[in-house]
Amino acid sequence: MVEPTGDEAAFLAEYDVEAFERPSVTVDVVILTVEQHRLRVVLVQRDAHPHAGRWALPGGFVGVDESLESAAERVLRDKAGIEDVYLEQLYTFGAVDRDPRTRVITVAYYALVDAERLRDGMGPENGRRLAVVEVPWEGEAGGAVAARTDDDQALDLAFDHAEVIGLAVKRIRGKLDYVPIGYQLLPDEFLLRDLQEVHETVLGRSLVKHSFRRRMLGSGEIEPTGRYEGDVDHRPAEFYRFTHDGAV
Amino acid sequence: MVEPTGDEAAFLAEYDVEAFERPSVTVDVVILTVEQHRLRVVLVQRDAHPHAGRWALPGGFVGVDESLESAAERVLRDKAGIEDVYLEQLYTFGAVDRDPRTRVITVAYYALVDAERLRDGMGPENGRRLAVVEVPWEGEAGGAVAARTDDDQALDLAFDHAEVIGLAVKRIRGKLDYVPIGYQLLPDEFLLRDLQEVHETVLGRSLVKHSFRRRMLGSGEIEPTGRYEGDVDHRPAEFYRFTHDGAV
DNA sequence: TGAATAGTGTCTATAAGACAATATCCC
DNA sequence: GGGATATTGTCTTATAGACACTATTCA
Repeated sequence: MVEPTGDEAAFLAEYDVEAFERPSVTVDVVILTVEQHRLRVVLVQRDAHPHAGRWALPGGFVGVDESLESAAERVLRDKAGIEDVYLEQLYTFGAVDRDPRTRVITVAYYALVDAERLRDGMGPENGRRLAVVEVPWEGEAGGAVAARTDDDQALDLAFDHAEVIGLAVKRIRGKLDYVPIGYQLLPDEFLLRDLQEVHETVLGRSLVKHSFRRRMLGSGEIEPTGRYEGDVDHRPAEFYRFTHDGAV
Repeated sequence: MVEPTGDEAAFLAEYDVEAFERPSVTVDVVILTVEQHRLRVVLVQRDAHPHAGRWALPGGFVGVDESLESAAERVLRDKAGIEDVYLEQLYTFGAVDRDPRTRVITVAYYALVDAERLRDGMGPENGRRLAVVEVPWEGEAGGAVAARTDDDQALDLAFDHAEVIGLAVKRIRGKLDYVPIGYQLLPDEFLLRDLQEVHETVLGRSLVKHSFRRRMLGSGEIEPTGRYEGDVDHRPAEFYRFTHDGAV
C-alpha cells in the first residue's frame, strides 16, 4: 500500500484526457426458448425515445457496485420474472453510434429457458412478448435475424438488437454440438422426440433420428427414467432425464 | 425526432440512480504467439500502483469516441508496435473488485501474431516481454494459467490477467479444430511440420502426423507452393501457404 | 387389422489412429 | 550405405447417414 496521493496521481496519469468522459455500460439479455418448433426470444416494447414503439431486448444499466452477471440476473428477474436459469455472456457491443443518445457499451448475455417457465405475463398487453426468431442464414454463417409475431407479422427491432440476437443463435448452434445445453430448454423429464425437436429448432435443420438417438444415449448425458408417456394412439415413448454427470 | 427536452427526460428516467456513477471501461489485449514450441504472450511491467512491478496485459481506457475494436487496435499499435493482425473479442470481465482503485470493466481481446513480427522491443529492458504461457490444465478445461520467463522463473501477473490469458488459451484451443487460425501464427509460407508444431503447442498435446496431414490437405485450406526447404541433412519438405478460400 | 410412432439392426461412407513402407537429402 | 525426415499406403476402429425391420399402443 502506498499513500493515497501517489495512488491517485498514478491513476490519473494513466487515465488520459481522451478517456475522461466515460461511456455508459448496460447489459442486454437474449432470453431464448423453444416452443411449437420455433425459436423464440423475449422482447419488450420501448415506450421512450429513441426507437419508441420498437421491440428491444430486456436490459438495464450496470450499477457501479454490481457485477455484470449480477446485472444480467437482475434484468432477468425484473423484466422477465425468471431466476436460476442458464445464463452466459455473449459479446460486448461497443460501436460508437449504436445508441443515438450517448455512448453506450452493452454487454450482451443469453439465457436458455424452458418454455413452460415463460408462460406468464408474456402477452403484448404487458409491453412484452415471446417473439418468433427468424434466422435467414444456414448453419453458423451468422448475421442479423428477424423477429415476428405468431401470425408472421414483422416486429421492428431497436438498436442493434437484430445483430445481438443473431449472434446468440450462432453461438448456441455452435455449442449444441459439444455441450449439453438442450436440457436447459426442456423440463426435467422429456422424450427423445422433444430433445430432437429442440436440437432441430435451434440448428434450423432436420436431424437423422437413429443417429441422434445413438449419439445422445452414447454420450452418457441422458438416462432413461423408466416412465412412459400415456394417452397416445401409438407406442408410448420413454421419458429421459439429463444426468448432469457429463456436464460437470 | 422529438424535442431535446423530451429525449433528455426519457433518458434520465431510464437511467436510474444506481447507475449514475459510471464504471470505467478498458480494453486488454492478449497477444499470443508460438515460438520454440512454446505458447507466448506479450506482457508489460506495471510501474504504478496497484500491482506495481507485476506483469500485465497491454491495455488502455476506452475513449468515448472510439469503438472497442478501435481501442484494442490502438493498444496493439501503441503498446506492442503491431498492426493488421488477427484480433477478436474474448470476454468482458466485470467483477466489482477486480481493480482495487475503482470500478473497472475490461473488454478483453486476443490477437494472434507470427513470432517474427514480435521480435523487436520485446526485451524486459523496455518494460515488456514475451512471456511463456504455462497451461496447468488439459484440453478445454479452462482456468488460470501461469507466466514464466525463458529460464522458467515465475512472473507475477497483475489483476485477473491469469484468468484472462487462460480464457484466451481455452478459446483458441476450441477454435483451432474448426477454424483455420493456425496460419495467423506463421509466416506466409511454412512447412507442414511448422503448422503441426503450432497446433501441438496451442493444444498442449501431440498429434498424429499422418492424420494431421490428411486433414489439413483435405480441408482445402492450404496448398503446396512447389518450393522446398534447403540446407537440411534429410529429405527437404515442401512449403505450403494458406489458400484463404476456405476461410472466406 | 391398420395407423402411428418408438426403438433397433445393419450396411456403407468417412475420418482418425496404428503401423509400415518408400522417397530424398546430406554425409 | 547410413542417418534423418518427408511423404504415402493400408489396415483397423469409431461415427454418421441410409434404409429397413420389429415393437407397442389405440381405434
